[in-house]
Amino acid sequence: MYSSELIKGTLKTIVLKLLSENQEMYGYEITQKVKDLTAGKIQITEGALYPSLHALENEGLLSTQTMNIGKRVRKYYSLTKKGKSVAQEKISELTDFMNTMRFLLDLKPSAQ
Amino acid sequence: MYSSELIKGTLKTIVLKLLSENQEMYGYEITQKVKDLTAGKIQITEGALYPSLHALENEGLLSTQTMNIGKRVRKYYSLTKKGKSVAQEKISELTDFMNTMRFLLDLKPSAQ
DNA sequence: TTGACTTACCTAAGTTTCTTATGTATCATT
DNA sequence: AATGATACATAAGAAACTTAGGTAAGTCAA
Repeated sequence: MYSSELIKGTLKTIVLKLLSENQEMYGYEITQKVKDLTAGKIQITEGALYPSLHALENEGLLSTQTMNIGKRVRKYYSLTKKGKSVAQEKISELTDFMNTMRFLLDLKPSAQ
Repeated sequence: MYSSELIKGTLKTIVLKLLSENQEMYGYEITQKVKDLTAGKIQITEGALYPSLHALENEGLLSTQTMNIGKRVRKYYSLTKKGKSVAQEKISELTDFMNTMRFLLDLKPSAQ
């Protein structure tokens, strides 16, 4: 597990990325998918995810569809048109940021 | 400029990395160095940096040395022994995290 | 010489975003 | 029948910033 500060700020982008590859997903599925894909190194808590999903919906980036599975309810999220475009922006911003950070971290000692 | 959420959580590691390459630096110098190295894409504000430097000092990772430049005072920070070891840990954790994030962001659509 | 900008330190209130804790309920397995 | 997984949700508190402000010295052009 990474220390939690690192993950801060990347959650919404991760969600948007997953939804841009999967058409529709429900909350719990997202937590499991991220856990699987990262071999448990990134674990999204429900306390962080659900409020974040609601915020993305309020911003008009996600739409929801409720499905009944037996007697339980599942809430599927998918990207709106606006969500698709914002997703691409956020993904390239984060990719760019990762490259910048990698550059910083790879610096060699300066001559002094 | 990257949206500020992204930078959250990476500040201390950036500081530790710069100090592990430069022996000693003062606060303002750190802000300028990061700005230069990232072509202005990452700009550390003083409101974020100074409290962070104080925290690192309180944790025993940094030591300070005050220098008089004319009538002004400059506060140089350098890594303690503990700071050097923590710096290496934080740097490799962040590098690892970047690789994991890159993997997530590079995922192709799953077959459905 | 004064006004604007840069250098250089600092703190504090407010915001955002998460963690931690809790609640509810269904379903599967032992 | 109990445990663990599935699946949703909220709310109080913590952490790490942003924004805004304060102080003061040095530099440079008009």
